[in-house]
Amino acid sequence: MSSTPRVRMSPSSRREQLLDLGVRLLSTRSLDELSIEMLAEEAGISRGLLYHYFGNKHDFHEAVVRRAADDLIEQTAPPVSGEPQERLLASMAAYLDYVVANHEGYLSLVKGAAAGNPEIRSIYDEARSALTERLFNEDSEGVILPDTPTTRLMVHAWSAFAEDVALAWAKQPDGVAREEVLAILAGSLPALVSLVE
Amino acid sequence: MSSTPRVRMSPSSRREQLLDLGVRLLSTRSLDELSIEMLAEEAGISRGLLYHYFGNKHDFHEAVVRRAADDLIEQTAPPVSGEPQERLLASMAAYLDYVVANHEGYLSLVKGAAAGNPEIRSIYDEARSALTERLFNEDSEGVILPDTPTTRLMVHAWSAFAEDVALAWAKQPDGVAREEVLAILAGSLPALVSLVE
DNA sequence: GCCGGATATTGAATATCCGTCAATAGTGGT
DNA sequence: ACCACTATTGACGGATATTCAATATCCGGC
Repeated sequence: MSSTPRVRMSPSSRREQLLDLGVRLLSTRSLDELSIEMLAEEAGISRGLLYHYFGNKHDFHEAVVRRAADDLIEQTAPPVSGEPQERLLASMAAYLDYVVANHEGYLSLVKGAAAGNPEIRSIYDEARSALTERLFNEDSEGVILPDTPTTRLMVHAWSAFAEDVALAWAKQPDGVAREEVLAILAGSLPALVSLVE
Repeated sequence: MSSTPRVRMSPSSRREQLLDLGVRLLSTRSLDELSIEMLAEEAGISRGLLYHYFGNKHDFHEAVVRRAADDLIEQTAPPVSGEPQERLLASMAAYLDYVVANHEGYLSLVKGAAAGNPEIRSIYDEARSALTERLFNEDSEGVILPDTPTTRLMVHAWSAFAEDVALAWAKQPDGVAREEVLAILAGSLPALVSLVE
């Protein structure tokens, strides 16, 4: 067909392009609907080039998910100093903003992780715990929660709750104000933890 | 090899066998790792027969997920009459028991839904809302919650919370007593809703 | 018992996608 | 303008999805 002559790019920007495209496509398709063929076609390259950059389909998927996870961690980890409650609120605000602004990328992360592959799932888990780990009293920092099996269980489940809230609101903001969502996100953790203390 | 001569079954029981097998296999594999070839081999039939019963791979996946969802709805919907709080507790107890006993099947449902396909995802969503829908004051029944966008958002996210709690505890019950888990499951909803009332 | 039609089941043929590799063509330096 | 380096291609081989005409099995009537 109208095959563009051939575009030669630097490895880094080519890699960047492919990862970006993968994240974008993964938000509207499921993992197994995202074929190498379609990706190559969409990127305007041959299939072979994709295998040059990423060993195989699975490795490419893993790279895409890691990409989305890194974006999330980077953009939502403001090491706010201040009162624990304020830091939690600021953290959730950054999280909510990210999910709203980067809806597609976050869906890629969630959907990719869902595909069940252990390695990919662990990327997702680590990204999510990066958002909550500082809530425990590891060193001297923001002392909020005791580190017990029960609170671990609660906090992990709470992050599932927060994710659902953020995703649902990002998709359908009608009828609920942003302030209300923030109040839910920041208030839910103390409310839940107080159940078992 | 030792190909069994050929077994002829009634359509309904054959269908049943294939769906059961699909649900079982899906608990150890992810969706795209569950090939038609393996399924046919495991069931002792030809690939062609699978296409006779389910049009294609995707439709088969959909049927398997729907199967798992129906199991869940059926086994956890005891129309308990009594106080709202008691009904909620009984409901969550049934839910927790189901997840623990039917760990594999429930994982099939979650993982299947995770694969991202819209139709399959909606099956999962409907199953989950079937567990919570009776909490709203639709007719005269268990009047607990007002039906507003905010509470809808909260309840939906709460079911994600409950799912995470149940799955995590089913996988790793160490350190947390069953009673405690039940208290969390049943107590979390009122605690969350009180945030916005 | 045994035939004969209905249909559950098969197996081979085709299409589509993954993954490989030697050949090709931009690009930057001299 | 050439050359070396390497990003990129296109054609090939294998695996898996999907189709369909042919076959084997069951069940009712005689």
